[in-house]
Amino acid sequence: MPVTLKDIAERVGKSVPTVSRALGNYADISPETRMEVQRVAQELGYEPSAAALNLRKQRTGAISLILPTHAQVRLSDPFFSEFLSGVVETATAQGVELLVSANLHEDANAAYLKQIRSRRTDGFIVVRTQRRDSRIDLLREHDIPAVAYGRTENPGDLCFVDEDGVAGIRQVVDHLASLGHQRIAYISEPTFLMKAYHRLLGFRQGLEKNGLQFEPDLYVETNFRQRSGRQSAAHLFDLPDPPTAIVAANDLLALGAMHEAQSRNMVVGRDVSITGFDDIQLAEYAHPSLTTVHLPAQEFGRMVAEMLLKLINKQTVEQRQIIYQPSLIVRASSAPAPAHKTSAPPPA
Amino acid sequence: MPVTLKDIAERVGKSVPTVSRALGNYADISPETRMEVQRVAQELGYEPSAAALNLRKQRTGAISLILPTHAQVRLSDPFFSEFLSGVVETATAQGVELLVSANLHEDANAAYLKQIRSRRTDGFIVVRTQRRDSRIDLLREHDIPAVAYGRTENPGDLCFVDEDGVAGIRQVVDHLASLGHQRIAYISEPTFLMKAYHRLLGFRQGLEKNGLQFEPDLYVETNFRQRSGRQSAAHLFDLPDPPTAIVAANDLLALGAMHEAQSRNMVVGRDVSITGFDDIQLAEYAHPSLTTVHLPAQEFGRMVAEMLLKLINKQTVEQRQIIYQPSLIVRASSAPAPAHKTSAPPPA
DNA sequence: ATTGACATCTAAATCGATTTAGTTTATACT
DNA sequence: AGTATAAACTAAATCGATTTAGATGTCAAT
Repeated sequence: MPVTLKDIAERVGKSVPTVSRALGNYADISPETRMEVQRVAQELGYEPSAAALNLRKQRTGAISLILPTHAQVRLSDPFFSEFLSGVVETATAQGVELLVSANLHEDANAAYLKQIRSRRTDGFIVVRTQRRDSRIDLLREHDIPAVAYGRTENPGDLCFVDEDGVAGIRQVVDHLASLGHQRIAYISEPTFLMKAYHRLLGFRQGLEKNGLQFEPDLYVETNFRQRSGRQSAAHLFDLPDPPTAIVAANDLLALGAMHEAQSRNMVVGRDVSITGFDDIQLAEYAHPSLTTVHLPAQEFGRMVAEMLLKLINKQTVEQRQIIYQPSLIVRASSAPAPAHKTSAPPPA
Repeated sequence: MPVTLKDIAERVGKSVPTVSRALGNYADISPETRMEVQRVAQELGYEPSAAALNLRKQRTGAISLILPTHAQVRLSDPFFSEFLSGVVETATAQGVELLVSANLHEDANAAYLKQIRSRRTDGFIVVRTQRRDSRIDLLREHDIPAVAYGRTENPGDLCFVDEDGVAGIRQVVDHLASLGHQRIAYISEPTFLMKAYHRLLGFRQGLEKNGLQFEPDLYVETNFRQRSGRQSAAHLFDLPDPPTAIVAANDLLALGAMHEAQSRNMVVGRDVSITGFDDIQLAEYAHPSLTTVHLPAQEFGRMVAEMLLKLINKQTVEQRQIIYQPSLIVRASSAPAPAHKTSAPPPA
């Protein structure tokens, strides 16, 4: 049986409120009583009932993260699980629980609404923001503390942590262009997602800056997984005039594309250059190692969690909107464009 | 402001208990009242307060999973995050929350004890079981429902889901032996972990069965990560008489070992064979694709969660101990032993 | 008219804490 | 002696549900 204040009260011969106040170090408790109560509490291994506290304080001591199910998002995405580990660590370090659930409904907001109404959580971490994200509207309506990983185009001053995806991909394109690539393909994540939209934007800006044209043929929009990366790459390689470089919107897509190239006996980093985004742990260990844009996933998780906890505790959040400037990591999967393959310009 | 029973009671002009009973479909409520109450509840978007329910019912509607911190276990382990996604899905589908936290204390049991005492959870999922696991003892002492992923050597009939690691690695060794390998190295996870112990056991049994000797030189015990796999492989390749095959206790170690081999310009699947265990998503997409032992990680997560929920709901658990028989997936990273490298037997 | 049976409903207790508003006792001050 | 003040404690209310034990009213049977 768990230990309650009543148990302690009986043991020390005082009332329940006295015990409560003694444990709370209130001034109107005599030193002797305080000591005795604390000693007994320790001895019995007293820990306050979370449920009673929640009810009384209207505070759950928990934050919530609901996994979106749209577009085959999976917890097992290596980037996301790094992010999550940052969240978990921070929450635990601050004595707060993390509720993780999935949204199995069609309605993306059903899970949120249920948690809000049943008052299970003190705040939300929103991941995979969409350009127009109804979850944000819902949370704002109910005035629930929330921090997003990723921006939205919703009105209002959302708290978020994000990376500058536009700048990230622009660096990739600069890099490839400087290696002489002219036919650069892009494999995109679904662009209703804010970050996919930014990355695509970066790609187009990068092309333009380097005097290259955006060619619809060299653009594929798909989802997140390796399999999709592979299929998209297959499509690109089958074009009459295939690209010499493929920019993938994330590392998993890039690894899938690499796999396809290799299964065609192409040497990645010689016959074709392939780049990713995120710099997941496996990017460095891929063969060849993957040129990508580094994001501190775990750190993002920490930052988001910390911001949310401040919001909940009504502390001032000095920076409500953080945009991280990522940097390019050049590894072996990108190399100069093969000379013989260059399609248009050389007057040969 | 959240909606309470009181709000509904005022609206329909009945008492709080009546509303409660109407929503609970009790028989002593007139059909008209029942209908009216349910209509109003629907209209106001009533959802019972989780805290009030917890307190009254002594049930939290949540299960808990505490990440162990020993031996650099990380949430971001791809196998583990697949497992976790199975847990999350099952919990959510059954209307139960999942609490995820980390154990940041030195004392592995501190986090458990705190959750038990504060009655935050209805039960635990225990991962990364150790041969002798004090967490299991603690949970048994407190009589808290718990299901482990992995066995222990603790006394008592623990509920668990596990794979037959011994049989899994034996298949790997059989496979390599049949390819002519005689110098087979093993990179182990820390063997205080039950599963690492089983896999090592399988390795030794496999050697014996194939008439090979266990050579301490060809054995490295390390932790879980790619980096360790790489370092261990470096050590093995630097031996005067290096192995022709490396069996890694998991896929990440194998990918690290592959990376080291490749950085020495060895061709994996020709100059050396390397195998993994777990069959994480990336194993298939590695280059060369990785020979490994398949485990249905997500399915394990589902099974564990389902078993735990049955335990909590006092339903009969038909199978309290499940040991899955894994099977070998042969891919490109394993191949016949290079003829010239064979060390002892050929009478050349 | 009285009794019993039934249908509906509600007062009060409960879960385990905290907080508000007192109460009691001792001490100090005039 | 009478009053004010402070110290140390507690009764009662509260958070939002559920449950137990009754209360009330209606109707039928005697």
